[in-house]
Amino acid sequence: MQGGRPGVRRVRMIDVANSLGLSRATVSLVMRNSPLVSEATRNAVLAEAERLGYIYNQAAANLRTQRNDLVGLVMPDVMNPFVAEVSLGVQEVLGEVGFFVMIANTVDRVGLQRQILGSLVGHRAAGVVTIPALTATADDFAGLRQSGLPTVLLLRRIDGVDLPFVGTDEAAIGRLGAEHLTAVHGCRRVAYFGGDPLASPRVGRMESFRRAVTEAGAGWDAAWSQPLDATADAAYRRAAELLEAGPPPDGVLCHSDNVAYGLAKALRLGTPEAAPCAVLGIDDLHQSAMWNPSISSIATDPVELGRVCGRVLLAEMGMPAEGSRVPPAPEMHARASCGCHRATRPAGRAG
Amino acid sequence: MQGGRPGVRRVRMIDVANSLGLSRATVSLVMRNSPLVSEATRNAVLAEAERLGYIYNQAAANLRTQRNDLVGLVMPDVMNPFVAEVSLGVQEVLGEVGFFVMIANTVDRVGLQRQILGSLVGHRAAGVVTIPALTATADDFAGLRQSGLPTVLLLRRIDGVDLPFVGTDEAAIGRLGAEHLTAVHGCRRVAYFGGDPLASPRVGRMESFRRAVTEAGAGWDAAWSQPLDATADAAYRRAAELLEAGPPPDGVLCHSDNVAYGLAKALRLGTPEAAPCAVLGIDDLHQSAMWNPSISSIATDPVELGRVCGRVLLAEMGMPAEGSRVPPAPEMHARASCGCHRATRPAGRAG
DNA sequence: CCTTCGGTTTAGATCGATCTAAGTTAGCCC
DNA sequence: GGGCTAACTTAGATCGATCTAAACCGAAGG
Repeated sequence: MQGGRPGVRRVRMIDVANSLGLSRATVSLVMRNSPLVSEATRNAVLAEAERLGYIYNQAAANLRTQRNDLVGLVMPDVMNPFVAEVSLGVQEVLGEVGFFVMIANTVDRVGLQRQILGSLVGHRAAGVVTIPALTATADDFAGLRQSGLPTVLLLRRIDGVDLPFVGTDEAAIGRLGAEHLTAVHGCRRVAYFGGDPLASPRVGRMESFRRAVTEAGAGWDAAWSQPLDATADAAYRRAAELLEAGPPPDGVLCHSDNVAYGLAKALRLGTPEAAPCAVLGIDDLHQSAMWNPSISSIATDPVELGRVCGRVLLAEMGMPAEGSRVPPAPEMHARASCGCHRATRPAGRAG
Repeated sequence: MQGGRPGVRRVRMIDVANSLGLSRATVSLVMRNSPLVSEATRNAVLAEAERLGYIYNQAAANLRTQRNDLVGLVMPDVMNPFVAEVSLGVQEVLGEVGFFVMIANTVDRVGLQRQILGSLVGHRAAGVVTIPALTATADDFAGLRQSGLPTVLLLRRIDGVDLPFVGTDEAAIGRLGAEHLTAVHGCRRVAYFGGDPLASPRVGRMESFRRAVTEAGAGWDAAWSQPLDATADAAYRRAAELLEAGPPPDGVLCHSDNVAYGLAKALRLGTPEAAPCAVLGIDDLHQSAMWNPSISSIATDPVELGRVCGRVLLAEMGMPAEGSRVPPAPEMHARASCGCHRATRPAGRAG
């Protein structure tokens, strides 16, 4: 709630108009590229505006027109490469039709999220795409709902909030992972490793994974399937701890590639060559192919996911939106960490 | 340039006022928590506002007060974890004094950057922090300069633009890298690997690195020091290519950790055990410690860098800013990739 | 009883744009 | 010359708030 420049008086439309003996309305028409003004006037106005250093005040225009071109993308973690890439898709679709997408970072704190959403409502933004903070509840979205601000929930569901939702196909991810581990690698005992218990994707994925894996006759390792922060570091420490206690399951679906990185490091640390463990990540970050061993991962095209999200928001705003509104299907990208490809020269297999 | 809700008529301050037989001014005072209104009126107003579903219009207020709480953080790549973390620091410092920081993504395209900066000026933002797009020139900032919008340049310098600048200490980074490779590891032939030729940090780092390394009596490998996209993939391909042609230098300072990842993968691929190569990254991303081999890296605390940047912007806006306005000094974080620590069990040394 | 005073409240102008409906031209045709 | 049209241009209200300066009001003071 600060700002504003000191110094010389700002120049307004009326200054340009007076300076030319025209009315504000005419200058306004020029600024908006209306075909109603003659070429001569248009040029004169543009030249004079330039000369006076006039800067169009979009904020004032927005107030009058009751319109806004700002769309807020509210997310808990800009550092997560997956969501960062999703933002590209959102921006692509919305930018195309003239919206201005800006990202606000909640750092996964509900208080901050609340404040940001409130600010967006107060500024009369055109729309909001949000990945809710982990501990968010329906209450946190009550204000949003009431304000009528077009909103799309991304990636994380919230109980009791019936806003449109766009996310990855968790059931398919679980099934893909299960099938790959059991059918391709013949795993006999598996786990779902990592992920915050509050994260809605975890629930869906783990459930379908566990069902599919059980149907395939594999055992479930409950100890390895406890929830956990979705960071590489937390995964590393937990895995190291569990490895002390005994051999790992022979197949693990990790909550994210980040988690897989931590697990891969722990496995490298001390697993006897005799107990190989097939590791699968989720998200397929760019780096996963660079990793040693390269990380097998279940990918959902993040940019396309973002585009879908953008289109759903457009629809929500009552605008035409061409293209699919169904999130892309996940795909298995098999590499070395599950044992599909040999690891590169000097290092051994994944586990 | 769209948006606006359909449905019932919006409720304004005057509606709340009329409904209570008060004036707009009084309601306005309540909304701004002025001590001028009596407790009784305040409560009545708040209750009535709640009842009518009134939502304060910050945009209208901003127009009248000529103030704004929006600060734009304009960056070329939200997916880069280093800059993402810098944004945390900026947000921390500015959020503390009531500013609302939002991030806009230029995807390193000057056209888009121009458009975004223009939009920020047009919306009368309170200030801007920007990491210029790679190909940006002074022209791209002419409008910004003229508008008087308080601006800070982050990480990348632009010739001919005298806006305040905050960035890492490139000379120190070059020196640290040189010293580590020559004095600690006794490297005899080194290179600076990767980085776009247009990126201003590359120039500063490489220059000081080369000077220090030459003074220490080590040779310079020009072929390995050619510029290159700062991605892991580009680094991998280039390194693989160069390795075909002959042995690598025995010490390499990489433009970033991402570049180091690519190089590490290439080295794993085919280096004969006989030709070890010490690899150093820059930025020390969180993942670098997880890598195999763990990546040695020269770190500048990104969050603190962001804080410094926020403080410089505050000063630029004529506001008090407590705390340092000098970027933190870089530090060497030695791990396995340069040979400082043994790599973890199964794999061999870095190269 | 009138004045003064501090605590509240308010009318009217204002921020910088857009919109509506009406006004001004010039040109053309009969 | 008058009427009509097409092409521009404009005055005044408006968006939803804040600001200034003045008004109101009950109590205390003279």
